[in-house]
Amino acid sequence: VKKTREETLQTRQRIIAVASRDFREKGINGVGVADLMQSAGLTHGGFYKHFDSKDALATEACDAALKDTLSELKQSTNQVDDHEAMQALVAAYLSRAHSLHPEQGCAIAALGSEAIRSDGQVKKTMEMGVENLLNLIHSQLARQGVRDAEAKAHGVLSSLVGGLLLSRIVPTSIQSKAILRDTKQFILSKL
Amino acid sequence: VKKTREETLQTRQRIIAVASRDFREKGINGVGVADLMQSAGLTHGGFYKHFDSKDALATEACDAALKDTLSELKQSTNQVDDHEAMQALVAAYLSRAHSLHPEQGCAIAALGSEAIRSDGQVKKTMEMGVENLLNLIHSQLARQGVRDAEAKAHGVLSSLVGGLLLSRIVPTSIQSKAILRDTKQFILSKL
DNA sequence: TGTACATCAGTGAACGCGCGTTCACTGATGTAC
DNA sequence: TGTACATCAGTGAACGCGCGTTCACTGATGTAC
Repeated sequence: VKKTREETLQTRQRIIAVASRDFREKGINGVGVADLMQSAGLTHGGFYKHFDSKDALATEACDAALKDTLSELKQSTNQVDDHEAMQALVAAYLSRAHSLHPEQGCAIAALGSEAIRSDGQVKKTMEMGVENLLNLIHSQLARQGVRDAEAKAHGVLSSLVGGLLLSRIVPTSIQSKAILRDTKQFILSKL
Repeated sequence: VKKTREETLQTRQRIIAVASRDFREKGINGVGVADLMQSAGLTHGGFYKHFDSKDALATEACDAALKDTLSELKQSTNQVDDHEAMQALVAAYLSRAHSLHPEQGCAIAALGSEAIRSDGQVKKTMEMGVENLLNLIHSQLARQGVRDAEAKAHGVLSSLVGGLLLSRIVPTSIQSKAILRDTKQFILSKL
């Protein structure tokens, strides 16, 4: 059943969107091609009409996820004055919503340890994601006149990623919220 | 070929040691029972004489890994004066060696995102590991007279885990070292 | 514009492989007398 | 202490299942005239 060129493109985008969400939620190894295709309203056989392999999809899905996160963080800084921008970014990243919804959040926190081991395009994509986030934070700090902005950006991103990860590991919501709150405060103190 | 009680115990410990290392290196999903048994010098069939399931082993392996890390960090603080203890702990955690050797390092950084999704004993073990590390950092900060030691401990551990993770993702050793150095500096400047 | 043919998105069965787990068996250890 | 039996760590084949991938087929779309 051949489809319109536009329909085909939409289907492809739909698969990527589903994968981007499900991979972050359950890990790349935790979701099968058949699962993804079913979630996208298709059968598994057609998968390879859109992607060369599961790994190729994983690459695109990670890329999409990282770009989403980057643009959301950018947006959070654009809505406030420069001197509040970093505060807004940190609050957005270390929000309770972000902690509760890995499937919509930062791929570095959701797939970081998996990405370290993967050895191909997925790894490269993650590297680029880290670099882009560092650049965003760096330029934002520089704009606010923070000294040693590049070095500080390293510290900020480390704290963000680690804080989000820990807030998801810890068993109670009390502890989770405390980690988010305290890590936010930690980052923003004496920037 | 039945073995001595002592030999049996040693074999069991050997399997845990191998698993603890290999799981951290390749992820729990990335290593098979047969692989582990071979690394331990055995055939796969005997595995279930020692453990109920792969998951049961994963739990013990994570527990062992976390305890190792905790005691190593404790040791790093014991070798210096109180006022240098936190600096020593941070330097030990964010060392180049730790970044290069996940298989011997902190299980939270190595298996964090996998642990968040696992739903049984492994998750519980990781929770306990986080709590123990937080307690260590907290008590150390308190001993040094740092104010809001518990809140600061949250920030410190977030930065440690995130910094280590990022240092492993980034592609060049230059960038990796920069992240380690800057995150160390970032943490210590906030205390 | 209409027609005939080639293309190709999607289907569903099937393949091949790896992995966690089970099982019958072996033979040295531990135990009961 | 010595002997007979039960236990059980370890072996290697086998099972069952899931998963990534392939393939023959379908029928609507796109294209060439």
